[in-house]
Amino acid sequence: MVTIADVAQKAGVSISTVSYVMSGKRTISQETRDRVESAIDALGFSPHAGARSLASRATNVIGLQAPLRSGVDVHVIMQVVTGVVTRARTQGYDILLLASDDAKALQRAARGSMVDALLVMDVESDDPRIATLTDLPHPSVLIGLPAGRRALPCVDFDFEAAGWLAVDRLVALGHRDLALIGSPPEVMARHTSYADRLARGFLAACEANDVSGTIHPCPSTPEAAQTVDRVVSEHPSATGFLVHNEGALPHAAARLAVHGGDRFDTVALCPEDVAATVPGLADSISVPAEAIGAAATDMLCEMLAGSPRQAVRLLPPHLASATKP
Amino acid sequence: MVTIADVAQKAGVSISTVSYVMSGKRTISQETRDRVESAIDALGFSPHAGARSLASRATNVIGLQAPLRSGVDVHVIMQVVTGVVTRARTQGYDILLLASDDAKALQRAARGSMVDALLVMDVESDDPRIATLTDLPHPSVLIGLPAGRRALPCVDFDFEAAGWLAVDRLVALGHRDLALIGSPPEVMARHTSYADRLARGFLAACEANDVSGTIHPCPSTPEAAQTVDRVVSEHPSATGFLVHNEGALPHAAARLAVHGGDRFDTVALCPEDVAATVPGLADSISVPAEAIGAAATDMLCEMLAGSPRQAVRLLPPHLASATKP
DNA sequence: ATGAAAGCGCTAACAC
DNA sequence: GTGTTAGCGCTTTCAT
Repeated sequence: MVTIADVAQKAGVSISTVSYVMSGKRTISQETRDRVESAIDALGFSPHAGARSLASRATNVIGLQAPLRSGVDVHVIMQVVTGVVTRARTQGYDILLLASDDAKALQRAARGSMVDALLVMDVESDDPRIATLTDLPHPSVLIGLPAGRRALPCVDFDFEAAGWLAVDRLVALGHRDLALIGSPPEVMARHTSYADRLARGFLAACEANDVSGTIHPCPSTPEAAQTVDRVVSEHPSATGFLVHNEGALPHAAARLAVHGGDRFDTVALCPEDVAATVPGLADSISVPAEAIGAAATDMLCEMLAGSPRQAVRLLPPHLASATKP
Repeated sequence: MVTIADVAQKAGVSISTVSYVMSGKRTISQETRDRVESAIDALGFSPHAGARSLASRATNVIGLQAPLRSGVDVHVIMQVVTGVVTRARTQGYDILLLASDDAKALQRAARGSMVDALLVMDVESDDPRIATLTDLPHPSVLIGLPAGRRALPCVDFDFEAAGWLAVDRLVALGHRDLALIGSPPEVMARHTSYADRLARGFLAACEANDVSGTIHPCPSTPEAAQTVDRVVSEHPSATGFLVHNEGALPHAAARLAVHGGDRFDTVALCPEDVAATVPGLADSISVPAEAIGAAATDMLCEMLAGSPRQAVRLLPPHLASATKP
């Protein structure tokens, strides 16, 4: 193993000089800096992460708790993780992927000085992890927006605005009776934050536009087709549809095309590349999952750099390309 | 911060005793062990990971390089990662998610003693990372099976056997003319290991069963339907289909149902839960993605524990439930 | 502009 | 069965 002492010897300087060349925390003559840098390259030296964290009390690692098992919205999760990992690296941080989704895992990582900060996805309103994070001296950011007392900084997509945007778009296309094909029943029943926020925006926008709107939970499986059948038969006047359910989307879209042909328009709420694989959409509103991960990471890095903390950041929705022929 | 010295003082023992209680590397009287353990709980002590790795030259972290951006087979990747993370934790390891897919990232993690070992997904035959890994003193395992000289231990699904199994099953259902709807053209053209292995097994099994079989690259998009149209028109006698393409699967299966109705049978090769979302399959052969991740992790942990290294491990295919009504 | 040296918190000899 | 202590490789005062 190559140590800082090897580098110092090879460059003919002291250990501390090598350290300062790396950190830039004190002025070094150009000549010395050059010698040290070439010694570093020549030896292929990388400072020992453990030694560094022991001495400096910083790990340059961010702990990430992502819902790996969730069957729902795999694409979204993957993209958020990608955004986090990529942005973290550009800021000089690595990502430790936490195995379990519980508060214990957060404590273990934090107390053991494995991480400088924590990023947590999929937090629910009364989640015990919130209290744990609040008690920890480490900065943390939630990806998502739990309802209730907001004790921690959050980054999420603005689902409420997305509801408005979808309604505005469908109304502009001439529809007066709209239906939201949404998350699976169990998610709706839990009053998951994003489902609720989307519903709120959707209904408010319907009212503001003076059109009618209904909301329908939908399984993320081929049974989505049956849900569509039911919605269509119970609401024969509905012609504008918003689908927010990655698993159900292909089945729902296909079924809506069968029922409505050109009379129907469907807007999907999902990552752009998921929408691209579904034919016949009027438009899609893209969930910028990778950007969310990046934004959360940025916020965390700013906190680590000592900025005053910003409470909530919601990324706005945008209409993306349509796939309708 | 709570240190081992705090624990030692509170328990009225020496620092080393605390250390030995944690590691179990020497016999401790039950009474002392109890006192130490309650001091640990009472103080909420977790040993400083950096200090530990500095002193013991082991991090208890495994570096994982996963193809996060790949649009293809997100479910498979997520499941493999889940398998890795979960199994690693049960073995006492944490996972550092490497940001870039290049050899430099591996070197950085290894040289900086951030990890004890490396797990790399999606390696190609002439991948420069293979040489890097070989040169490193750290143990490593590939998830996948690059063609060519096999310098490193590998864990993968037995795609060749899956080809045989699919053919046997379709032949048993009475089909004499089979078609494999496979990976996207660019993947096929690269002669990606798994696509080649599946093709080899498929063709060999067709020959052994004395039935005819053809192979067709297919985009992972709704255009899969056009591919199916073309295959059906060019091979009117084909009635048994094997689909290996997560993105194309729903579209291909639907289209095959339109063309062939009950005359056709379709076997999908994908994770079990993906197959469950597609109606009308004769059977599916499940890609045990989570098990692959777990197996690779086990192999790595065995190497870390000093076992002689095992070169290649291929998990066998199994028929899973059908969704055909 | 550079060096010397005191820790950071832990493990693992080496004592007894 | 338990204690003492010399490092592990680095950062960061304190000197010069």
